[in-house]
Amino acid sequence: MSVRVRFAPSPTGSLHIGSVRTTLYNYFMARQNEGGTLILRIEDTDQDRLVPGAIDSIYDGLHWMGIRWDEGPREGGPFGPYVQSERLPIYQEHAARLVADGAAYFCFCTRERLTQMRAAQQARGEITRYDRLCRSIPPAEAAQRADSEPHVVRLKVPEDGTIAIDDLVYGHVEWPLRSIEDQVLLKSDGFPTYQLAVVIDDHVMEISHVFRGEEWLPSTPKHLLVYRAFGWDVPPHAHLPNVLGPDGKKLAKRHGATKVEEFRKEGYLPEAMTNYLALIGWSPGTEEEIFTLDELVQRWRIDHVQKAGGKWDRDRLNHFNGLWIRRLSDDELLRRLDPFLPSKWDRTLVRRVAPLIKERMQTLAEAKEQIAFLFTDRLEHDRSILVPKKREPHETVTALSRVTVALRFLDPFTEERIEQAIAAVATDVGWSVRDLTIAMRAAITGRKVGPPLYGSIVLLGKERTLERLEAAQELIG
RNA sequence: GGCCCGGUCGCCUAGCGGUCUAGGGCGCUUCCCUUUCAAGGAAGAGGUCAUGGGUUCGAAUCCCAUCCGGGCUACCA
Repeated sequence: MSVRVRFAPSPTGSLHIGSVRTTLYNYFMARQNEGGTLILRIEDTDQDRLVPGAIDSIYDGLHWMGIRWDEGPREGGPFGPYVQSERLPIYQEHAARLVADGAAYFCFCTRERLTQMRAAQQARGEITRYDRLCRSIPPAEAAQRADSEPHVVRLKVPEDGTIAIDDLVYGHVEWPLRSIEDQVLLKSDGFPTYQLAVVIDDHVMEISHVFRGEEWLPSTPKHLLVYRAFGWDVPPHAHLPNVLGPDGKKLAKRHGATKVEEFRKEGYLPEAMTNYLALIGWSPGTEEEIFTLDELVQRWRIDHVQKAGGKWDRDRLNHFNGLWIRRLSDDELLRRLDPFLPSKWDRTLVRRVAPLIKERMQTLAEAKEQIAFLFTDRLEHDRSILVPKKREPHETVTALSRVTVALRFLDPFTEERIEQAIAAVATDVGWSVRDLTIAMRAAITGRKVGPPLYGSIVLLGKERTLERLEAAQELIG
Protein backbone atom coordinates (compact mmCIF):
# COMPACT_ATOMS: atom_id res chain seq x y z
CA MET A 1 0.00 0.00 0.00
CA SER A 2 1.34 3.40 -0.89
CA VAL A 3 2.01 6.09 1.65
CA ARG A 4 -0.60 8.82 1.81
CA VAL A 5 -0.15 11.40 4.54
CA ARG A 6 -1.88 14.63 5.21
CA PHE A 7 -1.59 17.82 7.15
CA ALA A 8 -4.86 19.33 8.15
CA PRO A 9 -4.69 22.86 9.50
CA SER A 10 -7.65 24.90 10.61
CA PRO A 11 -7.80 28.25 8.88
CA THR A 12 -8.04 30.09 12.18
CA GLY A 13 -4.98 32.30 11.87
CA SER A 14 -1.70 32.57 10.08
CA LEU A 15 0.60 29.64 9.77
CA HIS A 16 2.03 28.68 13.15
CA ILE A 17 5.56 27.38 13.60
CA GLY A 18 4.24 24.32 15.40
CA SER A 19 2.05 23.27 12.52
CA VAL A 20 4.95 23.80 10.16
CA ARG A 21 6.97 21.30 12.15
CA THR A 22 4.11 18.80 11.93
CA THR A 23 3.81 19.47 8.22
CA LEU A 24 7.53 18.96 7.78
CA TYR A 25 7.38 15.50 9.32
CA ASN A 26 4.46 14.56 7.11
CA TYR A 27 6.39 15.89 4.15
CA PHE A 28 9.44 13.80 5.02
CA MET A 29 7.26 10.73 5.28
CA ALA A 30 5.61 11.34 1.92
CA ARG A 31 8.81 12.09 0.04
CA GLN A 32 10.98 9.34 1.42
CA ASN A 33 8.55 6.72 0.21
CA GLU A 34 8.36 5.87 -3.44
CA GLY A 35 5.04 7.12 -4.75
CA GLY A 36 4.22 8.82 -1.45
CA THR A 37 1.52 11.45 -1.52
CA LEU A 38 1.14 14.54 0.64
CA ILE A 39 -2.30 16.03 1.04
CA LEU A 40 -3.47 19.37 2.35
CA ARG A 41 -6.90 19.31 3.87
CA ILE A 42 -8.53 22.38 5.33
CA GLU A 43 -10.44 21.67 8.51
CA ASP A 44 -12.89 24.52 8.70
CA THR A 45 -15.74 22.86 10.51
CA ASP A 46 -15.85 25.62 13.09
CA GLN A 47 -17.37 28.42 11.10
CA ASP A 48 -17.12 30.86 13.99
CA ARG A 49 -13.36 30.78 14.11
CA LEU A 50 -12.58 31.27 10.45
CA VAL A 51 -10.00 33.92 9.74
CA PRO A 52 -10.02 35.42 6.26
CA GLY A 53 -6.74 34.99 4.43
CA ALA A 54 -5.69 32.05 6.54
CA ILE A 55 -5.53 29.69 3.61
CA ASP A 56 -3.36 32.14 1.68
CA SER A 57 -1.08 32.31 4.68
CA ILE A 58 -0.78 28.53 4.75
CA TYR A 59 0.08 28.41 1.06
CA ASP A 60 2.52 31.32 1.21
CA GLY A 61 4.31 30.11 4.31
CA LEU A 62 4.72 26.53 3.24
CA HIS A 63 5.74 27.42 -0.29
CA TRP A 64 8.33 29.79 1.12
CA MET A 65 9.68 26.88 3.14
CA GLY A 66 9.97 24.89 -0.04
CA ILE A 67 7.25 22.41 0.84
CA ARG A 68 5.06 21.19 -2.00
CA TRP A 69 2.12 18.82 -1.80
CA ASP A 70 0.19 16.75 -4.24
CA GLU A 71 -3.48 17.07 -3.41
CA GLY A 72 -5.27 20.00 -1.89
CA PRO A 73 -7.90 22.69 -2.37
CA ARG A 74 -5.99 24.46 -5.11
CA GLU A 75 -4.20 21.48 -6.58
CA GLY A 76 -7.25 19.25 -6.74
CA GLY A 77 -6.96 15.47 -6.69
CA PRO A 78 -9.03 12.31 -6.84
CA PHE A 79 -10.41 12.63 -3.30
CA GLY A 80 -11.74 16.18 -3.35
CA PRO A 81 -13.05 18.45 -2.25
CA TYR A 82 -10.24 19.10 0.23
CA VAL A 83 -12.06 21.68 2.30
CA GLN A 84 -14.27 20.15 4.94
CA SER A 85 -17.01 22.74 4.70
CA GLU A 86 -17.49 21.56 1.12
CA ARG A 87 -17.90 17.96 2.19
CA LEU A 88 -20.95 18.33 4.42
CA PRO A 89 -23.12 15.73 2.66
CA ILE A 90 -20.42 13.11 3.16
CA TYR A 91 -20.39 13.63 6.91
CA GLN A 92 -24.15 13.82 7.15
CA GLU A 93 -24.63 10.58 5.26
CA HIS A 94 -22.10 8.84 7.43
CA ALA A 95 -23.66 10.18 10.61
CA ALA A 96 -27.06 9.01 9.45
CA ARG A 97 -25.61 5.58 8.83
CA LEU A 98 -24.32 5.43 12.38
CA VAL A 99 -27.74 6.42 13.74
CA ALA A 100 -29.43 3.82 11.57
CA ASP A 101 -27.00 1.19 12.83
CA GLY A 102 -27.73 2.14 16.42
CA ALA A 103 -24.13 3.25 16.99
CA ALA A 104 -25.15 6.87 17.44
CA TYR A 105 -28.26 8.76 18.49
CA PHE A 106 -30.04 12.07 18.18
CA CYS A 107 -29.70 14.38 21.13
CA PHE A 108 -32.13 17.20 21.70
CA CYS A 109 -30.63 18.67 24.81
CA THR A 110 -30.33 22.41 24.68
CA ARG A 111 -27.14 24.24 25.46
CA GLU A 112 -28.89 25.65 28.50
CA ARG A 113 -29.64 22.21 29.85
CA LEU A 114 -26.09 21.14 29.19
CA THR A 115 -24.59 24.07 31.10
CA GLN A 116 -27.00 23.51 33.98
CA MET A 117 -26.17 19.85 34.01
CA ARG A 118 -22.46 20.61 34.17
CA ALA A 119 -22.92 23.15 36.92
CA ALA A 120 -24.87 20.64 38.94
CA GLN A 121 -22.28 17.94 38.38
CA GLN A 122 -19.56 20.28 39.40
CA ALA A 123 -21.44 21.32 42.54
CA ARG A 124 -21.71 17.67 43.48
CA GLY A 125 -18.01 17.19 42.84
CA GLU A 126 -18.65 14.84 39.97
CA ILE A 127 -16.97 14.56 36.59
CA THR A 128 -18.63 16.85 34.08
CA ARG A 129 -19.84 14.84 31.16
CA TYR A 130 -23.02 14.35 29.20
CA ASP A 131 -25.54 12.39 31.26
CA ARG A 132 -26.78 10.43 28.24
CA LEU A 133 -30.38 11.58 28.73
CA CYS A 134 -31.32 11.32 25.06
CA ARG A 135 -29.66 7.96 24.66
CA SER A 136 -32.76 6.31 26.07
CA ILE A 137 -35.24 7.92 23.69
CA PRO A 138 -36.71 5.17 21.48
CA PRO A 139 -35.17 5.42 18.00
CA ALA A 140 -38.49 5.82 16.23
CA GLU A 141 -39.53 8.69 18.45
CA ALA A 142 -36.11 10.29 18.13
CA ALA A 143 -36.23 10.05 14.36
CA GLN A 144 -39.57 11.74 14.32
CA ARG A 145 -38.53 14.57 16.62
CA ALA A 146 -35.41 15.07 14.56
CA ASP A 147 -37.56 16.23 11.67
CA SER A 148 -38.70 19.27 13.52
CA GLU A 149 -36.45 19.79 16.53
CA PRO A 150 -32.88 21.07 16.57
CA HIS A 151 -30.55 18.24 17.45
CA VAL A 152 -27.04 16.90 17.37
CA VAL A 153 -25.83 13.38 16.77
CA ARG A 154 -23.91 11.73 19.57
CA LEU A 155 -21.86 8.57 19.59
CA LYS A 156 -22.95 5.71 21.83
CA VAL A 157 -19.86 5.03 23.89
CA PRO A 158 -19.75 1.65 25.64
CA GLU A 159 -20.06 1.88 29.41
CA ASP A 160 -17.20 -0.42 30.23
CA GLY A 161 -13.95 -1.74 28.96
CA THR A 162 -10.90 -0.06 27.57
CA ILE A 163 -9.66 1.09 24.22
CA ALA A 164 -6.04 1.33 23.18
CA ILE A 165 -3.68 2.32 20.43
CA ASP A 166 -0.09 1.47 19.65
CA ASP A 167 1.26 4.85 18.81
CA LEU A 168 4.34 5.05 16.63
CA VAL A 169 6.04 7.38 19.07
CA TYR A 170 4.26 6.97 22.39
CA GLY A 171 3.83 3.23 22.24
CA HIS A 172 0.88 1.47 23.81
CA VAL A 173 -1.65 3.88 25.29
CA GLU A 174 -4.86 2.73 26.89
CA TRP A 175 -7.97 4.51 28.12
CA PRO A 176 -10.86 3.37 30.29
CA LEU A 177 -14.07 3.78 28.32
CA ARG A 178 -15.93 5.26 31.25
CA SER A 179 -13.68 8.30 31.02
CA ILE A 180 -15.14 9.08 27.60
CA GLU A 181 -18.48 10.77 27.11
CA ASP A 182 -20.99 10.39 24.35
CA GLN A 183 -19.31 12.90 22.11
CA VAL A 184 -21.08 15.04 19.58
CA LEU A 185 -20.44 13.89 16.03
CA LEU A 186 -22.71 16.19 14.09
CA LYS A 187 -23.51 19.66 15.35
CA SER A 188 -26.95 21.22 15.18
CA ASP A 189 -25.87 23.38 12.26
CA GLY A 190 -25.23 20.25 10.23
CA PHE A 191 -21.46 20.57 10.44
CA PRO A 192 -19.42 17.65 11.73
CA THR A 193 -17.20 18.01 14.76
CA TYR A 194 -13.50 17.48 14.26
CA GLN A 195 -13.82 14.02 15.77
CA LEU A 196 -16.18 12.85 13.06
CA ALA A 197 -14.66 14.70 10.15
CA VAL A 198 -11.07 13.53 10.65
CA VAL A 199 -11.99 9.93 10.89
CA ILE A 200 -14.23 9.97 7.84
CA ASP A 201 -11.81 11.98 5.74
CA ASP A 202 -8.77 10.00 6.74
CA HIS A 203 -10.57 6.83 5.83
CA VAL A 204 -12.21 8.03 2.67
CA MET A 205 -9.04 9.76 1.45
CA GLU A 206 -7.14 6.54 2.13
CA ILE A 207 -4.67 8.14 4.50
CA SER A 208 -2.06 5.54 5.39
CA HIS A 209 -0.43 7.24 8.38
CA VAL A 210 -1.78 9.83 10.75
CA PHE A 211 0.95 12.16 12.04
CA ARG A 212 -0.34 14.97 14.18
CA GLY A 213 0.43 17.04 17.26
CA GLU A 214 0.67 15.53 20.71
CA GLU A 215 -2.34 17.51 21.86
CA TRP A 216 -4.50 15.07 19.91
CA LEU A 217 -3.43 12.03 21.85
CA PRO A 218 -6.15 12.44 24.52
CA SER A 219 -8.89 12.53 21.90
CA THR A 220 -7.57 9.52 20.05
CA PRO A 221 -9.87 7.10 21.92
CA LYS A 222 -12.79 9.10 20.57
CA HIS A 223 -11.50 8.63 17.06
CA LEU A 224 -10.89 4.97 17.70
CA LEU A 225 -14.48 4.57 18.77
CA VAL A 226 -15.66 6.21 15.56
CA TYR A 227 -13.48 3.88 13.48
CA ARG A 228 -14.96 0.99 15.38
CA ALA A 229 -18.52 2.22 14.88
CA PHE A 230 -17.95 2.31 11.12
CA GLY A 231 -16.12 -0.98 11.14
CA TRP A 232 -13.03 0.58 9.59
CA ASP A 233 -9.38 -0.28 10.08
CA VAL A 234 -7.37 2.21 12.07
CA PRO A 235 -4.29 3.47 10.21
CA PRO A 236 -1.02 3.74 12.15
CA HIS A 237 -0.91 6.88 14.25
CA ALA A 238 2.05 8.93 15.41
CA HIS A 239 1.67 11.81 17.79
CA LEU A 240 4.38 14.39 17.63
CA PRO A 241 5.75 16.18 20.70
CA ASN A 242 4.81 19.83 20.86
CA VAL A 243 6.95 22.85 20.29
CA LEU A 244 6.99 24.67 23.61
CA GLY A 245 7.55 28.22 24.78
CA PRO A 246 10.31 29.03 27.29
CA ASP A 247 7.85 28.40 30.12
CA GLY A 248 7.21 24.85 28.97
CA LYS A 249 3.72 25.54 27.66
CA LYS A 250 2.61 25.18 24.08
CA LEU A 251 4.26 27.86 21.98
CA ALA A 252 1.83 30.74 21.68
CA LYS A 253 1.63 34.36 20.70
CA ARG A 254 2.54 35.61 24.15
CA HIS A 255 5.93 33.94 23.77
CA GLY A 256 6.79 36.21 20.84
CA ALA A 257 6.82 35.50 17.13
CA THR A 258 5.11 32.23 16.22
CA LYS A 259 4.11 32.77 12.63
CA VAL A 260 6.19 31.82 9.64
CA GLU A 261 5.44 35.19 8.10
CA GLU A 262 7.04 36.98 11.04
CA PHE A 263 10.27 35.02 10.76
CA ARG A 264 10.42 35.64 7.07
CA LYS A 265 10.11 39.36 7.68
CA GLU A 266 12.78 39.27 10.36
CA GLY A 267 15.22 37.92 7.83
CA TYR A 268 15.31 34.22 8.56
CA LEU A 269 16.11 31.80 5.77
CA PRO A 270 13.72 28.96 4.97
CA GLU A 271 16.75 26.65 5.00
CA ALA A 272 17.47 27.63 8.59
CA MET A 273 13.86 27.38 9.69
CA THR A 274 13.56 23.92 8.20
CA ASN A 275 16.84 22.71 9.64
CA TYR A 276 16.15 24.09 13.10
CA LEU A 277 12.51 23.05 13.26
CA ALA A 278 13.20 19.50 12.12
CA LEU A 279 15.59 19.12 15.03
CA ILE A 280 12.98 19.93 17.66
CA GLY A 281 11.67 16.49 18.49
CA TRP A 282 13.85 14.53 16.12
CA SER A 283 17.53 13.79 15.75
CA PRO A 284 19.39 11.55 13.34
CA GLY A 285 20.94 9.65 16.23
CA THR A 286 24.36 10.86 15.17
CA GLU A 287 26.15 14.08 15.91
CA GLU A 288 25.32 15.69 12.58
CA GLU A 289 22.80 18.47 12.59
CA ILE A 290 23.15 20.50 9.44
CA PHE A 291 20.64 19.32 6.90
CA THR A 292 18.95 20.58 3.79
CA LEU A 293 15.30 19.79 3.17
CA ASP A 294 16.29 16.97 0.82
CA GLU A 295 18.76 15.54 3.29
CA LEU A 296 16.07 15.56 5.94
CA VAL A 297 13.80 13.65 3.63
CA GLN A 298 16.51 11.00 3.37
CA ARG A 299 17.42 10.90 7.05
CA TRP A 300 14.24 11.50 9.02
CA ARG A 301 12.71 8.46 10.72
CA ILE A 302 9.62 8.30 12.86
CA ASP A 303 11.31 5.99 15.36
CA HIS A 304 13.81 8.68 16.21
CA VAL A 305 11.10 11.11 17.15
CA GLN A 306 11.23 12.23 20.76
CA LYS A 307 8.36 11.89 23.24
CA ALA A 308 9.02 15.00 25.27
CA GLY A 309 8.15 18.44 23.99
CA GLY A 310 10.96 20.74 22.96
CA LYS A 311 11.37 24.39 23.81
CA TRP A 312 11.70 27.02 21.16
CA ASP A 313 15.18 28.56 21.37
CA ARG A 314 15.80 31.78 19.48
CA ASP A 315 19.56 31.64 20.03
CA ARG A 316 19.79 28.28 18.39
CA LEU A 317 17.63 29.42 15.49
CA ASN A 318 19.93 32.42 15.07
CA HIS A 319 22.90 30.12 14.99
CA PHE A 320 21.38 28.06 12.20
CA ASN A 321 20.35 31.16 10.33
CA GLY A 322 23.85 32.65 10.42
CA LEU A 323 25.20 29.34 9.29
CA TRP A 324 22.86 29.11 6.31
CA ILE A 325 23.52 32.73 5.38
CA ARG A 326 27.24 31.97 5.24
CA ARG A 327 26.52 29.05 2.97
CA LEU A 328 24.79 31.24 0.40
CA SER A 329 26.69 32.16 -2.74
CA ASP A 330 27.32 35.88 -3.17
CA ASP A 331 24.71 36.10 -5.89
CA GLU A 332 22.17 34.24 -3.86
CA LEU A 333 22.86 36.39 -0.84
CA LEU A 334 22.26 39.47 -2.92
CA ARG A 335 18.96 38.05 -4.10
CA ARG A 336 17.82 37.26 -0.54
CA LEU A 337 18.98 40.60 0.76
CA ASP A 338 17.08 42.56 -1.85
CA PRO A 339 13.75 42.90 -0.01
CA PHE A 340 15.56 44.08 3.11
CA LEU A 341 17.33 47.01 1.47
CA PRO A 342 15.98 50.29 0.10
CA SER A 343 15.36 49.92 -3.60
CA LYS A 344 17.27 53.10 -4.40
CA TRP A 345 20.50 51.63 -3.08
CA ASP A 346 22.84 50.82 -5.93
CA ARG A 347 22.76 47.05 -6.35
CA THR A 348 26.22 46.99 -7.91
CA LEU A 349 27.62 48.42 -4.72
CA VAL A 350 25.46 46.11 -2.60
CA ARG A 351 26.85 43.23 -4.59
CA ARG A 352 30.36 44.30 -3.64
CA VAL A 353 29.76 44.76 0.10
CA ALA A 354 27.59 41.74 0.62
CA PRO A 355 30.55 39.34 0.83
CA LEU A 356 32.09 41.57 3.48
CA ILE A 357 29.14 41.23 5.80
CA LYS A 358 28.12 37.68 5.01
CA GLU A 359 29.66 36.28 8.16
CA ARG A 360 28.50 39.22 10.23
CA MET A 361 24.78 38.60 10.06
CA GLN A 362 22.44 36.35 11.94
CA THR A 363 19.45 37.64 10.03
CA LEU A 364 19.11 39.30 6.65
CA ALA A 365 17.49 42.29 8.30
CA GLU A 366 20.75 43.13 10.06
CA ALA A 367 22.54 43.90 6.79
CA LYS A 368 20.97 47.26 6.22
CA GLU A 369 22.46 49.19 9.09
CA GLN A 370 25.85 47.59 8.67
CA ILE A 371 26.29 48.94 5.17
CA ALA A 372 24.13 52.07 5.30
CA PHE A 373 27.21 54.31 5.50
CA LEU A 374 28.00 53.45 1.90
CA PHE A 375 24.71 54.72 0.62
CA THR A 376 24.51 58.15 2.14
CA ASP A 377 26.23 61.40 1.25
CA ARG A 378 25.73 63.02 4.58
CA LEU A 379 26.97 60.89 7.41
CA GLU A 380 25.69 61.55 10.90
CA HIS A 381 28.78 61.39 13.07
CA ASP A 382 28.54 60.15 16.59
CA ARG A 383 30.87 62.45 18.45
CA SER A 384 31.16 60.21 21.48
CA ILE A 385 32.92 57.40 19.60
CA LEU A 386 35.25 59.49 17.48
CA VAL A 387 38.03 59.61 20.06
CA PRO A 388 39.32 56.16 21.07
CA LYS A 389 39.47 55.33 24.74
CA LYS A 390 42.61 56.59 26.48
CA ARG A 391 43.28 59.00 23.62
CA GLU A 392 42.98 62.76 23.65
CA PRO A 393 40.87 64.78 21.20
CA HIS A 394 43.82 66.81 19.95
CA GLU A 395 45.97 63.80 19.18
CA THR A 396 43.03 62.17 17.44
CA VAL A 397 42.65 65.19 15.21
CA THR A 398 46.33 64.99 14.42
CA ALA A 399 46.17 61.30 13.64
CA LEU A 400 43.15 61.70 11.41
CA SER A 401 44.66 64.61 9.54
CA ARG A 402 47.83 62.62 8.92
CA VAL A 403 45.73 59.77 7.55
CA THR A 404 43.83 62.21 5.39
CA VAL A 405 47.02 63.44 3.85
CA ALA A 406 48.39 59.98 3.38
CA LEU A 407 45.23 58.75 1.65
CA ARG A 408 44.81 61.80 -0.53
CA PHE A 409 47.81 61.01 -2.66
CA LEU A 410 47.44 57.26 -2.60
CA ASP A 411 47.42 55.75 -6.06
CA PRO A 412 46.27 53.12 -6.77
CA PHE A 413 43.62 53.36 -4.08
CA THR A 414 43.66 49.68 -3.11
CA GLU A 415 43.19 47.80 0.11
CA GLU A 416 46.80 46.85 0.23
CA ARG A 417 48.06 50.39 -0.23
CA ILE A 418 45.56 51.72 2.27
CA GLU A 419 46.73 49.22 4.82
CA GLN A 420 50.34 50.26 4.29
CA ALA A 421 49.48 53.94 4.54
CA ILE A 422 47.57 53.47 7.76
CA ALA A 423 50.36 51.41 9.29
CA ALA A 424 52.85 54.12 8.40
CA VAL A 425 50.76 56.87 9.96
CA ALA A 426 50.27 54.81 13.10
CA THR A 427 53.99 54.39 13.57
CA ASP A 428 54.45 58.04 12.81
CA VAL A 429 52.09 59.33 15.46
CA GLY A 430 52.97 56.60 17.91
CA TRP A 431 49.55 55.00 17.90
CA SER A 432 48.63 51.35 17.57
CA VAL A 433 47.01 50.41 14.29
CA ARG A 434 44.10 49.31 16.38
CA ASP A 435 43.47 52.74 17.86
CA LEU A 436 43.91 54.42 14.55
CA THR A 437 41.41 52.16 12.83
CA ILE A 438 38.96 52.66 15.66
CA ALA A 439 39.05 56.41 15.14
CA MET A 440 38.90 56.02 11.38
CA ARG A 441 35.98 53.64 11.47
CA ALA A 442 34.00 56.08 13.60
CA ALA A 443 34.93 58.93 11.27
CA ILE A 444 34.13 57.05 8.09
CA THR A 445 31.14 54.90 9.00
CA GLY A 446 29.78 56.68 12.05
CA ARG A 447 29.70 53.36 13.87
CA LYS A 448 31.89 51.35 16.19
CA VAL A 449 31.57 48.11 14.28
CA GLY A 450 31.11 47.23 10.66
CA PRO A 451 32.63 45.46 7.72
CA PRO A 452 36.43 45.39 7.37
CA LEU A 453 37.74 48.93 7.25
CA TYR A 454 40.12 48.84 4.31
CA GLY A 455 37.59 47.20 2.07
CA SER A 456 34.98 49.68 3.20
CA ILE A 457 37.25 52.58 2.30
CA VAL A 458 37.78 51.24 -1.19
CA LEU A 459 34.05 50.85 -1.70
CA LEU A 460 33.33 54.28 -0.29
CA GLY A 461 35.82 55.85 -2.67
CA LYS A 462 38.59 58.31 -2.02
CA GLU A 463 36.50 61.45 -2.22
CA ARG A 464 33.87 60.49 0.30
CA THR A 465 36.45 58.96 2.60
CA LEU A 466 38.45 62.17 2.71
CA GLU A 467 35.33 64.28 3.22
CA ARG A 468 34.32 62.23 6.19
CA LEU A 469 37.76 62.23 7.73
CA GLU A 470 37.83 66.01 7.47
CA ALA A 471 34.36 66.44 8.83
CA ALA A 472 35.28 64.30 11.80
CA GLN A 473 38.33 66.40 12.54
CA GLU A 474 36.25 69.54 12.56
CA LEU A 475 33.73 67.97 14.85
CA ILE A 476 36.34 66.95 17.39
CA GLY A 477 38.26 70.20 17.19
C1' G B 1 -11.24 17.16 40.02
C1' G B 2 -10.91 13.10 36.06
C1' C B 3 -8.15 10.88 31.90
C1' C B 4 -3.56 10.82 29.26
C1' C B 5 1.53 12.05 28.29
C1' G B 6 6.31 13.58 29.69
C1' G B 7 10.98 14.40 32.97
C1' U B 8 19.40 13.43 30.43
C1' C B 9 23.88 20.26 31.53
C1' G B 10 20.13 27.11 31.14
C1' C B 11 18.20 25.33 25.86
C1' C B 12 18.02 21.41 21.48
C1' U B 13 19.59 16.58 22.00
C1' A B 14 22.87 11.36 21.75
C1' G B 15 22.03 7.19 24.68
C1' C B 16 17.54 1.74 23.67
C1' G B 17 21.22 -3.33 30.27
C1' G B 18 27.88 -3.40 30.29
C1' U B 19 32.44 0.46 25.51
C1' C B 20 28.93 6.31 30.26
C1' U B 21 34.72 8.57 34.83
C1' A B 22 27.11 10.48 30.38
C1' G B 23 28.74 12.42 23.91
C1' G B 24 27.52 16.58 20.36
C1' G B 25 25.29 21.42 19.23
C1' C B 26 23.35 26.36 21.06
C1' G B 27 24.34 29.86 24.77
C1' C B 28 28.26 31.30 28.43
C1' U B 29 33.81 31.98 29.89
C1' U B 30 39.02 32.11 28.40
C1' C B 31 42.74 32.01 24.75
C1' C B 32 44.51 32.12 19.51
C1' C B 33 43.76 34.60 14.84
C1' U B 34 42.94 39.91 13.92
C1' U B 35 41.99 46.70 11.02
C1' U B 36 36.36 46.79 14.64
C1' C B 37 32.63 43.17 14.96
C1' A B 38 31.94 38.65 13.33
C1' A B 39 33.47 34.09 11.27
C1' G B 40 37.18 30.34 12.21
C1' G B 41 40.45 27.49 15.65
C1' A B 42 41.58 25.78 20.76
C1' A B 43 40.34 25.15 25.77
C1' G B 44 36.83 25.43 29.85
C1' A B 45 32.72 25.91 33.24
C1' G B 46 27.99 23.45 33.28
C1' G B 47 24.54 17.07 34.31
C1' U B 48 24.25 13.10 41.89
C1' C B 49 20.60 11.18 33.96
C1' A B 50 13.51 14.60 38.68
C1' U B 51 13.42 11.78 43.60
C1' G B 52 13.03 7.17 46.38
C1' G B 53 12.73 2.11 46.16
C1' G B 54 13.34 -2.41 43.63
C1' U B 55 15.03 -6.24 39.48
C1' U B 56 20.12 -7.51 37.94
C1' C B 57 26.84 -9.56 38.63
C1' G B 58 25.83 -4.63 36.33
C1' A B 59 20.59 0.70 35.17
C1' A B 60 20.30 7.09 32.36
C1' U B 61 18.57 2.60 30.07
C1' C B 62 13.70 -2.55 32.95
C1' C B 63 9.63 -2.34 37.14
C1' C B 64 6.97 0.37 41.11
C1' A B 65 5.97 4.65 43.94
C1' U B 66 6.43 9.76 44.71
C1' C B 67 7.23 14.64 43.02
C1' C B 68 7.21 18.18 39.27
C1' G B 69 5.64 19.78 34.37
C1' G B 70 2.31 19.60 30.29
C1' G B 71 -2.02 18.25 27.35
C1' C B 72 -7.08 17.09 27.11
C1' U B 73 -11.60 17.33 29.63
C1' A B 74 -16.87 22.15 24.24
C1' C B 75 -22.43 21.55 19.35
C1' C B 76 -12.96 24.48 19.23
C1' A B 77 -9.53 22.29 16.39
